[in-house]
Amino acid sequence: MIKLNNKTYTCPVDVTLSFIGGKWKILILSHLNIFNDRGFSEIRDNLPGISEKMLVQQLKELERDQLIEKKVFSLKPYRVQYNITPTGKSLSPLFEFLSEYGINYLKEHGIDYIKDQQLYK
Amino acid sequence: MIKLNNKTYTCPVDVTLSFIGGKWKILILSHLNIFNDRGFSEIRDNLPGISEKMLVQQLKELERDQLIEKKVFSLKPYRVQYNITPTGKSLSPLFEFLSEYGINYLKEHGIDYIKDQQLYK
DNA sequence: GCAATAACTTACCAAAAAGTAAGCCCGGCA
DNA sequence: TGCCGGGCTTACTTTTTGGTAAGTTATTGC
Repeated sequence: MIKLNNKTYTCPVDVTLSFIGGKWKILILSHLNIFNDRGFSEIRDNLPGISEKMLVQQLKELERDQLIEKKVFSLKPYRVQYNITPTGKSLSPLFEFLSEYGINYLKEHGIDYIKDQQLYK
Repeated sequence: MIKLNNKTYTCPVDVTLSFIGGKWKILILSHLNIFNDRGFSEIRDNLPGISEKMLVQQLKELERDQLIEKKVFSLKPYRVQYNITPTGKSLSPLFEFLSEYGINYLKEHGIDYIKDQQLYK
C-alpha cells in the first residue's frame, strides 16, 4: 500500500490512474495534445455528450494535477485558453496506445475508423 | 460516435477503456500477466482491499471480454485456475507504461517504490 | 434593445459502481 | 465431529459519478 496526500493506493498503476481516471480526462488530454490555446467551448464542442458541469470539473482536476494549464487572457469579457503541459504531454504514448488498440478492435469487428479523425463531433 | 453491441462510444479510446475500465481490472490483468494458473483466493490475497463480490464480477467481465480465461480443473471440490489470454497479454505495454509513470511520479514525491514488487500485500 | 456567445456556477436528482456482511457447498484434516 | 479453506452467491446499503436545467456576468452583433 502506498500513502500519498492522505490517500492510499494499491500500486503505482493505481497512482497513475488517479490522474487520468474518469471517462473524459483522456479525451480532453488527447484533444489538447493536438490543439493549442483552446477555449472552453472549443473543447466542449469536440466532446459530444459532455455536460458543461462535467467539463468544468474535469478541467479543474487536470489543472490541479498539472496536466493542463489555463491562461486567462481577458477578464472583461472573461476569456481563457487551455493548453497541455509537458507533464500531460508525457502521457501521450498512453493515449496513442489506447487509441490504436481501440481502432484495431473496431477493425476486427468490421468497423473502419479513420485514424486521424481528431475532432469527435 | 461509434456504435457497437448496442452501446455508443465517443472514440476508439473509449472502446478500449470499456474493457479495462474499473479500478481493479488493470490490477488483475497485471497480476495474471506475471503469474500463471492462479486460483481465486491467490488473486484476492494480492489485491488488498478488494471484496470477493467485486473480484468475481471483474473476473467474469474479463473472461467475457476474453482477456483472461478460467479453467475448472476439479469439480468436487470446486477448484479453478485463471490465466491471461494472448489478447490480454497484448495490453501489457499499457500496464508497463502506467506502472512506470506511477513509479516515476512517486519518486518525484520522495517515495521509493521497488520496481519488481509483484505482490501487493 | 434583444439575442447570442463565452465561461462558468448552482441545485437537485438518477444511475452506476462499490462496499458490507452473511450464507452455501464441498472436501480435507485433527 | 467440527472447523477451515476454496470459490463463490445473495441481499442490502452507501458512495461516487454523472445528468438536467436554470442562472450569472459581460461583450458582440443585428
